[in-house]
Amino acid sequence: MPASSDTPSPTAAGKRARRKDARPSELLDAALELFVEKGFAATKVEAVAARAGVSKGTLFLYFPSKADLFRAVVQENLAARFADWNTEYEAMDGGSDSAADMLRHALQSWWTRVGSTKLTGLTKLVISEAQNFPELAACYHAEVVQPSQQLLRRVIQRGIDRGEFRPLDAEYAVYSVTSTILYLVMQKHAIGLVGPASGQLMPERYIASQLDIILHGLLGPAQGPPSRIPALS
Amino acid sequence: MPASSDTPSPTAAGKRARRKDARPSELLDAALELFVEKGFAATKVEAVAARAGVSKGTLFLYFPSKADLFRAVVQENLAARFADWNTEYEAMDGGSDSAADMLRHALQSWWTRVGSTKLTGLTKLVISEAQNFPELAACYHAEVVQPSQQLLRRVIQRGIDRGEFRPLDAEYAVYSVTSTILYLVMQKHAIGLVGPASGQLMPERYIASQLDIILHGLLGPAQGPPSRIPALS
Amino acid sequence: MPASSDTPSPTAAGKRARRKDARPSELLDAALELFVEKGFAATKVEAVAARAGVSKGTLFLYFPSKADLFRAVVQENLAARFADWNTEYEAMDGGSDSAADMLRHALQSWWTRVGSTKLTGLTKLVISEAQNFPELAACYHAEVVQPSQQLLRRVIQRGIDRGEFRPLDAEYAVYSVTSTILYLVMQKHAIGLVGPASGQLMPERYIASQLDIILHGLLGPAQGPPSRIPALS
Amino acid sequence: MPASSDTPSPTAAGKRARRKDARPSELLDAALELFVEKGFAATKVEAVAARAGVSKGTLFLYFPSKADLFRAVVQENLAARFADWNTEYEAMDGGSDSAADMLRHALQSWWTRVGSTKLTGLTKLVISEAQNFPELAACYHAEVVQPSQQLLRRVIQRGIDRGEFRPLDAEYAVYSVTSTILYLVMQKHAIGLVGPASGQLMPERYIASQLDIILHGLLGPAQGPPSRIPALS
DNA sequence: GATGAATGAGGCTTCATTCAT
DNA sequence: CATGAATGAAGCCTCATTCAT
Repeated sequence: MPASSDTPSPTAAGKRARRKDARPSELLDAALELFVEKGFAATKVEAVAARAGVSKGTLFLYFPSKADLFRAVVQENLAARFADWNTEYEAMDGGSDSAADMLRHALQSWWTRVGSTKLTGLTKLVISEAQNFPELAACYHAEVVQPSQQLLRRVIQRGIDRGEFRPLDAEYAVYSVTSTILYLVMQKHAIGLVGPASGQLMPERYIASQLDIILHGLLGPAQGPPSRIPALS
Repeated sequence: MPASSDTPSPTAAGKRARRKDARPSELLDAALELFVEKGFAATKVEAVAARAGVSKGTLFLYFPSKADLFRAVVQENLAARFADWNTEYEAMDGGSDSAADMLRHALQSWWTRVGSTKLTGLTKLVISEAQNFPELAACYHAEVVQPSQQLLRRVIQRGIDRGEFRPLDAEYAVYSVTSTILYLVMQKHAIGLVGPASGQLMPERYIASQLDIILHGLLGPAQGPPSRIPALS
Repeated sequence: MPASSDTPSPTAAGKRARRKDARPSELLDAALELFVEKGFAATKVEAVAARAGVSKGTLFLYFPSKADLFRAVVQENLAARFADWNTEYEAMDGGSDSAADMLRHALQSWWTRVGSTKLTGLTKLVISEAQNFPELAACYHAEVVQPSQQLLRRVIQRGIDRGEFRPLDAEYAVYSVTSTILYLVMQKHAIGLVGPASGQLMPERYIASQLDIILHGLLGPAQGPPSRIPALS
Repeated sequence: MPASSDTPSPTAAGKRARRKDARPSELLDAALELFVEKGFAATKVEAVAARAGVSKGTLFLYFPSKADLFRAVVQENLAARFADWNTEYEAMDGGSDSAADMLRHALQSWWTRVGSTKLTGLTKLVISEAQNFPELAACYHAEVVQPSQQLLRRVIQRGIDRGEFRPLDAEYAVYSVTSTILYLVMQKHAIGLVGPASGQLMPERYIASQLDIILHGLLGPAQGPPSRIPALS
């Protein structure tokens, strides 16, 4: 099988190429971490490069400026989540679960897929730098926040329509979920950094508690105590 | 010898002195606004001085460095709130209201005294810069967050003990209130800046909705519908 | 005369202020020299600042960028020459001298007012950087070159009309003068820098020689030998 | 064993070799153009390589540094002209033409062989970068400028000696020709770049005009109008 | 040889801080 | 005290040069 000839071996030629392909995402990962940790302004491009294991100059081969790196960090991770959200969206909307189960599932799957991962940093980042990068905040809002809220709103409305939930301000009721999520994100990346390890908020317990209260709060008063409310696995 | 000497007229001296005393707080106000608007790093000391109507040099007469100015901004406003919180604290603890009324009152008075004022910026600020100023975050946590949470926790516990509230995770139930507040703060200073004026969150309606859900969520299932839940004035 | 009171003495308050007023032109002078010596790219802003006796940062108090400094250097000196040119223009146009005398006077006064001064650097500069700063080249052309050429063209045309000069290509004849000037400028700032001090071009002799040839070249063949041709000073 | 080995086919090898030999001059051509267009500092080696159709790294196989590339550009083109100049030199010196014809011929042949070609860029380049590359300027002066001027000087002197030309400053009279050439070069590469296409200097007409004036200026007053002065074409 | 990814010294620019007036 | 001109350390970014493939 003398297939190999004067063409450089794929492995040899490839090592550099593979590095090259990997570089952008290595840099984006490093950048996400540092931007989340220190904020945009306090993060030095040299530190991002160092964390990605390359030199300052290399970063500029892939991103024309620090601000563009920042934008790429957001957009890249946005794209990554987008697919997930759509999947989730359809899975949930089409199901035949009760509205309560759907909300419970929404929060729990958010925790599994996002809340417990590094991706929460993205949310914190976008919020922290919203003033300095309004386009990104707008983009994030349009592509992540709005769709999610619409979905939740529909679920809640359906719950009301079916009589599962009390008649209430469906439009604003979503903020129960939204604020629950935001608090957890900020806890993880900002608030929770103060204080001793003891007394740290336990995410699962937090989510269980919030779900418990929210669902009790939404359910119609006549409703018997829903069997599975306290569960979170 | 009419006004001929080289000492400024008493009136002028007086005006100066009065202004002089006011300088620090004028600077602190200006700094609070700008730090909230743009973040610590993106705020130029010259801009703070300009907004306070003095020159760059003057700022450094009162604050030895930009970081110290930042610390002063936080501590000053912290102190300002401290008195209030203590008052509130006692007023609430000593009353004979129902636990639900106390929670309702807590949120509503937070809105009146803090949420609807410039002071929310402080919270946003401390959270945004928590990584870069951990002492401040710790201080804020110890002096503002912890006491409030303790108070709320006690109220909730009392509600449970009295049978007003369902038996639930009293320690974590406070986060219903905490997250409600945090969301409103971030909405005001970060999230809400994106998108058109329409679709903006209406604070009173938001608070009413959250209170409605939280209180419903906390109340014992047997409990008749509490009379004043939807109200917020 | 107790005119002095609590206002700071003009001398004291003024020293800084006077410096401040002087800074821009000190910097412009330093910049002109260095840009002429080394070109735009090879000149470091720090070197300009140092030659002006200030630090790097100070330069940026007066000029927003290196390119703007460059533009200011050109425009400033352009303005300076503008007045001169207009004066010259009128003095010459209105006179009753022979066309030959006018040309002779034009070249000689150019030498006195510009050629023998640091201002020649401006011409060299504009030409050297014409590609990188086309706006400036255009501006220089419109404000300095065009007017001068128009004036010279008119003088030559008048000489032809009056029969002083041979009938010739009046439009292109001006380049005799233009090229004479350009060569002297480039000699001074570029060509002349090579070679030993001996063998350096002597400006007055050069101008006399060129004038001699040009005027002989323009005068009508019938014309008797003009009396003052060889003179220069 | 037909072409199976890992050595490229002889044809391929030959093509490569031929290309390889051409590389340096392709790079020198590209470099000349770009250095003339943008100046030394503003020219990026990558742009030179790209215009020559090779990669950045390849350029450094042939030239150890950017400055060396620049030197090679000058020296290479210098060498190219050197032969020409010597030919010209002898052809002219030995002839039996009138001095006026020789000057006319000198300028016209300069235009044909140099002025109308890309080689003028070399002159512009050397002058523009004379300060930063004094060795090159010196070299150019010694090898191109000096010989030419000496030749022209001798022609003029002969014209004077023979009574064709007026008695005049033979040493400085050459600058009539020199400045004429320089102006055309700078016009082509710097001055002429400003302004609309209309109003551009027409080289032939320019040369004719200058020759007309110069020769009239040099000829003895008694001399009848030389028959062929206006011709160029 | 040829490539182009990687490097890092160096330049421009910002801005907190100082200090003469 | 107040001012604001001056400073210079520090950060972003460019680009000539190197070197593994």
